[in-house]
Amino acid sequence: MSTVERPSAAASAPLDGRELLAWRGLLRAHASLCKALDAELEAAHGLPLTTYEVLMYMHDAPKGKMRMCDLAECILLSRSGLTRLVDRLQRDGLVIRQSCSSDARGSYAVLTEDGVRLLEEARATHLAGVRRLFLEKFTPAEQALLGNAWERVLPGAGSPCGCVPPVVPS
Amino acid sequence: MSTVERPSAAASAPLDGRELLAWRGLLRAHASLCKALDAELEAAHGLPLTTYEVLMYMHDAPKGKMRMCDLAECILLSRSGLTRLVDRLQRDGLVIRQSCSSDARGSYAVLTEDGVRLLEEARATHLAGVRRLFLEKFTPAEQALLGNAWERVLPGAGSPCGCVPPVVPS
DNA sequence: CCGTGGTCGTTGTCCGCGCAAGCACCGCGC
DNA sequence: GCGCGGTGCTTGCGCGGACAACGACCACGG
Repeated sequence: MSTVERPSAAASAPLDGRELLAWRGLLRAHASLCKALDAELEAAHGLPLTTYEVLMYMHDAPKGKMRMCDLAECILLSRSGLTRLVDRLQRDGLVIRQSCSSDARGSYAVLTEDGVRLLEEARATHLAGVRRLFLEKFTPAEQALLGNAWERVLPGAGSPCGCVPPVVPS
Repeated sequence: MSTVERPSAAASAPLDGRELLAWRGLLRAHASLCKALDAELEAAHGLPLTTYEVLMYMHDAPKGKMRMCDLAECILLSRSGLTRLVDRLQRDGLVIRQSCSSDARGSYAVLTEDGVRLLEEARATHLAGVRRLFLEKFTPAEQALLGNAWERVLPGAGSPCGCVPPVVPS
């Protein structure tokens, strides 16, 4: 007791060394990994990381196409941000837009053949990077612990992407 | 053997579920935490997260002042980015610039009284947020494991900030 | 049938950041 | 003393992203 255990005091007390390492480490590790992976991808295929993520989610989606809003949600981008990003991808011939037959408001972004090809090249680079810089530092058991940790932190994002549309495909 | 165990194939094989949770969880947890903490800080004190970080490092530094380049390194920002950020802080009266007596090229950013006051208010909010959204999800032992994990990932950033200048004060 | 509220995608606008270039200055060698 | 490469900070510029506003559209209820 004595000086500790008052909740308000404890809540605003400075972080101790262990807490600091856990928290700042997260920030620094994220920054370091993103920067390194982005640079790798850019150097090897002229592809920024965000672009890669878009292509990847599309490639993993049923017919290589996704609704704009789902895509935005998956890659943690605003809808407007996604609009411009897809503009760039379309300009570069990696995707095309396709209007949605069941909802005239909506659009699909669809991978082109060039998009698929570029993604498949880049995927090897990126996966190797993720493994080399991150996953390889941990045993499978530790990876599972990390995954478990994130589920505690995240609001409800248990699924890798809440956007898998349960809709009927064409 | 059969389809597995070839290193190159393994390196570019898709991530399995455990790996995916560990990796995407990191990305999503970081995004989620930063967004939430930034919103909290902005709502409570009109202070963006990056600004808070600058003020915090300065406050923790010997006389509430830090060299610009050290500061940039600490908060993971380019030097030019820091110049503008400190411009904004100076405009808002939270810091002032002070020329460095021992090196006429250099500048210190120094916390003003307003800056100290605002930081100390914001610090409670921020620390409470970090604890509530992140640290409280883990036991101390788990926090230590996380800290250990980051040290494996980070290149050489063992110290929380490599910028503590061993220089003489005044 | 016609509102009405909500959603999807796009656009205008602003902001923050990185990169490259520039300027002032340090430290060294001559 | 002078020049020379390196460093610290700032500036010009472009990019990528967020927010708010907008038009088109859906779904639902009178």
